[in-house]
Amino acid sequence: MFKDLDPLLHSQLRLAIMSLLISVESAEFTFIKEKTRATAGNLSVQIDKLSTAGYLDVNKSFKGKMPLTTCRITKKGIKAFEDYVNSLKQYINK
Amino acid sequence: MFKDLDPLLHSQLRLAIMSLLISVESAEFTFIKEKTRATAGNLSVQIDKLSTAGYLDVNKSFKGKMPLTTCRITKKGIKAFEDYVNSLKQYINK
DNA sequence: TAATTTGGTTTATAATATAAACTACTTTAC
DNA sequence: GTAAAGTAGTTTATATTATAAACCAAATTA
Repeated sequence: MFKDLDPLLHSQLRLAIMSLLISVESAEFTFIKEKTRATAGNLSVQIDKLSTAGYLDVNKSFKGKMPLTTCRITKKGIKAFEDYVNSLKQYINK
Repeated sequence: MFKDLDPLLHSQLRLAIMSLLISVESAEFTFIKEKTRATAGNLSVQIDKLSTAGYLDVNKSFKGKMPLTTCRITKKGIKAFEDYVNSLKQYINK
């Protein structure tokens, strides 16, 4: 009846991160932070989880002299997001 | 940008419970248990939370000599579910 | 009458989310 | 040049949540 929802995506912040990244080529940590209004600490942890799962590629470099973290959704991430959305539809389409 | 998702509904089991109840007049504990494949303990706790929030009316009676718990979604619950679905759309419609 | 089943609730534990504290710098103000 | 404030994060401690295990009370079956 109800398909399981990927627990990694069934989290407001992680879902928002994925939702942002699915429609852009890549995004900076600070951009995601602004859009999601998450604290840096929370965002750092959640990005790390998505990255560990292979849903995101995270690139750490420098913009001038300041650290710059850039995120990009992976193929696996896109697939997981799409699967999640499809599963979710069972719950919300009466 | 991203509207907050009602944390009470943003839980796989509680969402499944609400999803079931929104399309029926009422449902028995055991019916919900079968459909959601939840353990009785977990289901008991989650129904209680939804009930405490005023999203569900829970009626305890007896069918013959066995206890019978029946659940019904409230107006408040329907509103909360609809709001949740609308908020969620921001996350899943690219 | 002893085991098993039904229909739950309570409670203990594992998992998760979050904020607070911290690190490592850079920029600005004095 | 050095103190204060800002930027861009990470780490860690704590609060919240989800879940399963243990339990209870009664009924049914062997």
